[in-house]
Amino acid sequence: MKLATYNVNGVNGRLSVLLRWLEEAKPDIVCLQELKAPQDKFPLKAINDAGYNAIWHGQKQWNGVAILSKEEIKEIGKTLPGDDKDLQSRYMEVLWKDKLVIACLYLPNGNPAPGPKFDYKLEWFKRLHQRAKVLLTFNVPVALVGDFNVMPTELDVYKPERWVDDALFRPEVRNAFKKLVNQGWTDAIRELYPNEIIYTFWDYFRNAYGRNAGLRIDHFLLNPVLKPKLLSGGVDKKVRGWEKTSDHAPVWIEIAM
DNA sequence: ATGACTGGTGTGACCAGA
Repeated sequence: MKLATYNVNGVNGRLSVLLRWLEEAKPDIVCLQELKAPQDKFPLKAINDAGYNAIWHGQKQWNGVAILSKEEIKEIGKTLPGDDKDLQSRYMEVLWKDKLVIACLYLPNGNPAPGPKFDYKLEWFKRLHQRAKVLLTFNVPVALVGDFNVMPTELDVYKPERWVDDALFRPEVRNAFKKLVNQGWTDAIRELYPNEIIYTFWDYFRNAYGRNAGLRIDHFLLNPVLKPKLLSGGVDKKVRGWEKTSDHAPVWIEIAM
């Protein structure tokens, strides 16, 4: 089974790229982030015609997450528990074929730091820690999937020294990611490639993709039940080179189930 | 050090992204 994540940066503006990639990569499940579309503007017909069911949580203008699946998915929830006043669409959970729990998340960017946006990011992280701890009590495979907006280590940044004060790389954020992983999660791509430089995002500015000036911020965290089922994974880097593309590339893993 | 792109909104330059 192939599970993928893709920050599309606008699901409608990106529809032709998304459909082309779905056709080529044939993932079984896809977690999408940054739909940038309200709930009623999700392109459901085109997604259905491509052979996928979908559950999504839209929002006007910004954010928005979705999970696409060739097979049956059931909604568990569409919000990250812990703050009823948080109305940003950044989180959802589904159950796939009654045997795999998938959380699709879009962690806040947090810039500029310090400031209220950075505080929101750290608060969101705390709530994710709490929810992840609950998910670890489930005796079934669980995956936390999406755009974490965190480069976990220096290996995940083209020039670490330029990012030390950035909300995606500040010590508080790297520590929050490490604390989450230390609950008992496995960073699947890093598990498969312990020492390789792997990026999932390249800025639109400064020919970042051409220079391979990238970041690794899209991740799969696997619980201990799912970890032994991990077979392979990678980044569909070429998609970042397509016309009208997102600034992220799709990332995927193969799981034995 | 700075700015450069891009999508969405809405029809002006903004906001936000990372």
